[in-house]
Amino acid sequence: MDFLADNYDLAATLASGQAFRWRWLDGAWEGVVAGRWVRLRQAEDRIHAEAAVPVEDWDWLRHYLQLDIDLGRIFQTFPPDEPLQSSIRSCAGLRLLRQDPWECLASFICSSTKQIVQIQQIIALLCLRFGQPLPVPRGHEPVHSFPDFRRLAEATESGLRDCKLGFRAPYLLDSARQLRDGQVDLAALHGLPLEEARAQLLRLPGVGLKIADCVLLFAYGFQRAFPVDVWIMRALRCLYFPKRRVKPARLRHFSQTHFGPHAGYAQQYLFHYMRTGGKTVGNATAPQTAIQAAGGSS
DNA sequence: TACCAGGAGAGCG
DNA sequence: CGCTCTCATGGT
Repeated sequence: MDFLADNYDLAATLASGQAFRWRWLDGAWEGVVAGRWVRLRQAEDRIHAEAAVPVEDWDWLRHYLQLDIDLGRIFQTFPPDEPLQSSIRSCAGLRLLRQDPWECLASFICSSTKQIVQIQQIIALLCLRFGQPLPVPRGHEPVHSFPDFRRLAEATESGLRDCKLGFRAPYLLDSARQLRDGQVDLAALHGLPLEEARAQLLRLPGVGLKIADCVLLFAYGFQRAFPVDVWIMRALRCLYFPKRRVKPARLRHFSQTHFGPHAGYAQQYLFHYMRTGGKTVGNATAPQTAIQAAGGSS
């Protein structure tokens, strides 16, 4: 299947710390979407997709990749400040995915004080141990589904600790059990006001403001959700309040008022810009040295 | 060796 | 409320 994908940076999108199961193998991206193994290749303004079993309707992938959104219209809502515009120039084509709520929630419960590589390892172990084998191409190594919350609710804390979850193990386990027992209904959050949907997620153990906003943004598409982590904190300090002591509360207020109705998109561009050091743009006017001094390069 | 990683929760005053 | 401490694990 071929999709028209104008102004789409597949690599930046799949490797930007939103989703954690994509792997770069032999010049293509392999992952699992909606319970199906898929392999993606980008060529110019097209994305080629192949699955392990015949697919008649590809809407699930189109939706996941958010192929139909108008990125340019989102950019028009951004404030015209230099840091954000530089971020856009450094990785134009970066998109927000539309992930499965449970997988996204569980993934970010696993994410706290972990580097992205470590998060990927934890999730790979969870899938291997608790997921189910999926159809894959002949000769391909086994690939497992992301385990649903009913399956993880039946796990043990030590079983999860075997997957390197550490102190996050009881958080994930108890969250899975609360979902199984119907104390929170993830399917009911679609279309709720942002604050109400966030309040539901915050009831789950191991879910604070940052993780709740990640799920609201990456799974439900709440465009105003603005997860504030250490990278974004650095980005805001470094790019918007250099040489000033600003309290986290003020930075959070700034993030909620400055960036407009698609603030979550702005957040993702700043995050990517901060993590990559803005390297991909040739004529960057960005304070590269300031970014590196803030710890944004590794 | 010491420090840090896309945090959250509990315990303080 | 705002601050500090702890939590588990792997990498530099």
